[in-house]
Amino acid sequence: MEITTTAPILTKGRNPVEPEKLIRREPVDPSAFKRMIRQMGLKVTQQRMAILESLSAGRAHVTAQEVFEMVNAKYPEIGFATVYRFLRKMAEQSMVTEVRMGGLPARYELTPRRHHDHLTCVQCSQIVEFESPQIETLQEMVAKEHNFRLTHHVLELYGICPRCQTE
Amino acid sequence: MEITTTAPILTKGRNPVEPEKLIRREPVDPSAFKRMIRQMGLKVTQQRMAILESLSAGRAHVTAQEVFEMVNAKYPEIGFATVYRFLRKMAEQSMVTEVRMGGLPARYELTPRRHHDHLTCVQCSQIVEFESPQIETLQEMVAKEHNFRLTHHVLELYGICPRCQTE
DNA sequence: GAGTAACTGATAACGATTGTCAATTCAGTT
DNA sequence: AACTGAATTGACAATCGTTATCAGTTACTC
Repeated sequence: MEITTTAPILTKGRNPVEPEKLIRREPVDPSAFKRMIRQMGLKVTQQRMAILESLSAGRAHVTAQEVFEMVNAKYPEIGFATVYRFLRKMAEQSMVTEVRMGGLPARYELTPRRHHDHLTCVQCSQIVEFESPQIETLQEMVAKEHNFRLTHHVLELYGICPRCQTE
Repeated sequence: MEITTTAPILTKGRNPVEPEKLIRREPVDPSAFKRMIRQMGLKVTQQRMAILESLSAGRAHVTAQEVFEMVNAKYPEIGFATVYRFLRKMAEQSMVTEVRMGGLPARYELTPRRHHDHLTCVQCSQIVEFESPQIETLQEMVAKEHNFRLTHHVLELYGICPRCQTE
């Protein structure tokens, strides 16, 4: 593979922004990405840097395909297998969080500092994040009751968002 | 329907069996199945009767493939497309409940009278059912806060079961 | 019992994801 | 800076679970 030809890999442009789901993560400098990758015990490659770049710049809850397209727009030489592989590796190490809704393709987000769950509109797919420490606590209690050691959980609420209700 | 002579294509599924998750549903007589099917606005066919029969006799949380294999053992003429189609139709009408864990094949159970969620062992796949009205209530509150009209939810807890912890 | 729409089985097609493998690149070592 | 082994890559094939297609069959209304 070759990413030779042009300029530094990190040409700092801006990415198209979705109307409502705005960028909401703090800017991350390249050395932070490198640290992340090394922390996972992996080699720092240009493709992985590019993937992290796109992932952190774009909106949250993207599919692997969407990540691939973002990356591919900037670096057409990068193949989708690389994107899938890296996402999987990161998911294994909890560097990204995988959210699966029904039979739809998995969506990923860089694991947020604060844990949260999702409230999804079944009509327009809008995703609202929420936190409920009370629910978390109850979950722990349920696990304890059955003598399970809890590793993680999936809580997805589905409904109709305010806007879709009026239509 | 015609009894063909050719052997059916059996794509052998090899999912781990839950040793302790035994039959736990009350016996259902055929006329009840017929009623169920008619209630969905569908025609009563031998295949659908066979599928319901297997579904209610076997253990809970089975994959479509497993349902197919159960049905197929008794009625080799029934194709898997029929099983998938009927399961989907029943899921649409909430006659069966679909549970998806990670990227694994969907698992089905006849919709239980009482709503419950699942606690799954990440090592041996054992599934424990639990109810938590308190969590349900909190979910309603979260939805209300965001002005969503809740349609359903997915709550899956993952952990390590007591037995796997000792190993 | 006839008519018709619903249903069926076989098979092809599908989309998401994973495996394969030769070629390339990274990251330590001279 | 060049050397080297192992990790990584891109292209593509393969696999998975699931769905669509379609000609032939069946259940239900009259």
